Amino acid sequence: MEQRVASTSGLSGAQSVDRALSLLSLVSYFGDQGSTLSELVEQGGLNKPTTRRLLLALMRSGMLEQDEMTRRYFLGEEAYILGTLASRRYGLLQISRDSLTTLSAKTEDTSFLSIQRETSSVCLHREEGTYQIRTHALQAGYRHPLGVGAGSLAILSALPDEEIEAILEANDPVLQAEYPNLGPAQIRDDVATTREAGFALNPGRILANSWAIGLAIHHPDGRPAGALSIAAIDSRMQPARQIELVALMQVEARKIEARLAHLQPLNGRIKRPVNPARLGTKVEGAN
Amino acid sequence: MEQRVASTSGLSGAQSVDRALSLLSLVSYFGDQGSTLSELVEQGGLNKPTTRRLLLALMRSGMLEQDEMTRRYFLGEEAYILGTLASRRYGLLQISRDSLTTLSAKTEDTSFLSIQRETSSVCLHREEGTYQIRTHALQAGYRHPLGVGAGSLAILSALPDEEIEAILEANDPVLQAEYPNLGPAQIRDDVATTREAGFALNPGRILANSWAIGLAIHHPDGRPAGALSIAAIDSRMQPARQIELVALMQVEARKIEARLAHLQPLNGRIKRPVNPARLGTKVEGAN
DNA sequence: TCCCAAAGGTCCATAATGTGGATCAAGATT
DNA sequence: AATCTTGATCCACATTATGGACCTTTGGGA
Repeated sequence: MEQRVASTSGLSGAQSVDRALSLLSLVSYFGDQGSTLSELVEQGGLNKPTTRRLLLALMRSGMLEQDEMTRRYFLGEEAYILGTLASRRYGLLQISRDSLTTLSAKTEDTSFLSIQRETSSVCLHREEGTYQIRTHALQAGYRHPLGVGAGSLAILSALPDEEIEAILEANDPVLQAEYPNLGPAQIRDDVATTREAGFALNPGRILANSWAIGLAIHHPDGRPAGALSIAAIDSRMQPARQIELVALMQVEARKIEARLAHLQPLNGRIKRPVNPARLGTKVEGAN
Repeated sequence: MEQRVASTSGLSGAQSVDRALSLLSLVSYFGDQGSTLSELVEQGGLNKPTTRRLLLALMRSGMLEQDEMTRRYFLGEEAYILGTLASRRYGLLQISRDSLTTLSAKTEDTSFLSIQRETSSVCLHREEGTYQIRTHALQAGYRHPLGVGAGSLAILSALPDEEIEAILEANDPVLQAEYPNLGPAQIRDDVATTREAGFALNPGRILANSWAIGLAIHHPDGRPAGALSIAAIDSRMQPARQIELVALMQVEARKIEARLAHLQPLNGRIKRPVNPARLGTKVEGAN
């Protein structure tokens, strides 16, 4: 191993814990379908024995489980328990569940709740609509770089400009590799349009004919807590209906924001050391 | 370090990951109030630098957060996200939320959902009642040895006899230390009574005048998935009312069991290596 | 205001721990 | 039957975690 991070302030170490938790997060991105060892080795940037050893440790604690038949790895019951206990402080989905149900009931289309996680957005929940044609581009657990997708763009647009730039820079490699049509310049444009219109529109950028509208949900201090979004085929997303949908979504977003204000003040400012080297973006050379 | 576990089947190791995740679980037991470094050092059985180093790693990944003012440690947002994603497979609380609301509304008393975690039961949710006198003996995150408390006893009673014995044995030290009135013999008696009556009764065993009734929720295969319970002061728990409450709870338990049956079959059998040395029960000698 | 106790936090020499190339095993595919 | 792919593991090597001793901050008490 070549470089040793400068150790901002003593007591670093526990690197295998960092690796293990990055792996855990990586598994979570695969959602319901789980992931194979090979996928994790490839995308996590760790070699096979190390990956496996960390997976075993995560399984010992119940954070992960492995299907005996398919050999796939899934989030485990301990992860569920911890999350449920943490939801006393971060219960965005609980708070938003009614709104998602309402939106999907009224519009017949599928609605989503997304949040920011590092430089990506993650779909926390997908509420099915009843309309017969539905897009399946977005599922719970799926991740997109911030700015890619309606909810994702709504969140990005709610961030301060300097953070947007930092995020776009960090995401540049991923964007080039996976979304060649969606460069930083395009996203900057989209942010401007979103801010002007007051809502985010994804006109089939990820999957043709799969359009979506996104609206940010704000913390009392103005920072985005997440985003609501509704997806449908393009014919159901013409300008007139866009306005209707946005109006419905605004009502729900206000409700959620009101409830959020009651959730947060459990504690003051929070401290969180930065993780210099998260997995996920394959790191060349290192290990 | 003296003994080295026999290594059931190659590729053990990643012990710091085990320790870190045990710490994480330990923090979760403190619920909303969070925990201090000293508490974690004492109860986790690790020394201060090690504890702190692991806490830093857990914070780097977002699983924990530290309040800058009080220096207390809490579950973090990443824990919430993972749990939310895992709830696609383990959504007992989501499934039970309506029932808890209903129970507390109809009875005016506080109701709880608990589940098994190792040899303890953990309270996943507390649904406040409206009645003016309420017990605060049980909060979300709190843990009791299985058999101690109404919900906890209901779960224990639903387990096969040999598991009950193993659990009672494992919990013996904790019982002696913290619940001197509740030895294995007493709990065995309580299990028999519970099985006969069809519900668990805690007649103020933990806190005087704080009574509770518990009812197990079963998986389709018969194993307990958790338990509902309702707590009130003794005057509201006389035999006549016990019967009323149990009837209400049975209705809700059936509903939850029906929904559970739809949740599980996402996958077949699951593999989970055992963790030979979880923290929490202070281990002498070993660091 | 000063002092002291208690708790949070960190240093660094020691030694235990994790690492990963090579290898085996078991299904799938041709 | 031979080959390929993926899961899983072995074990010599050296990077990494460990924890006693120490420093720092906070909050009483006199």
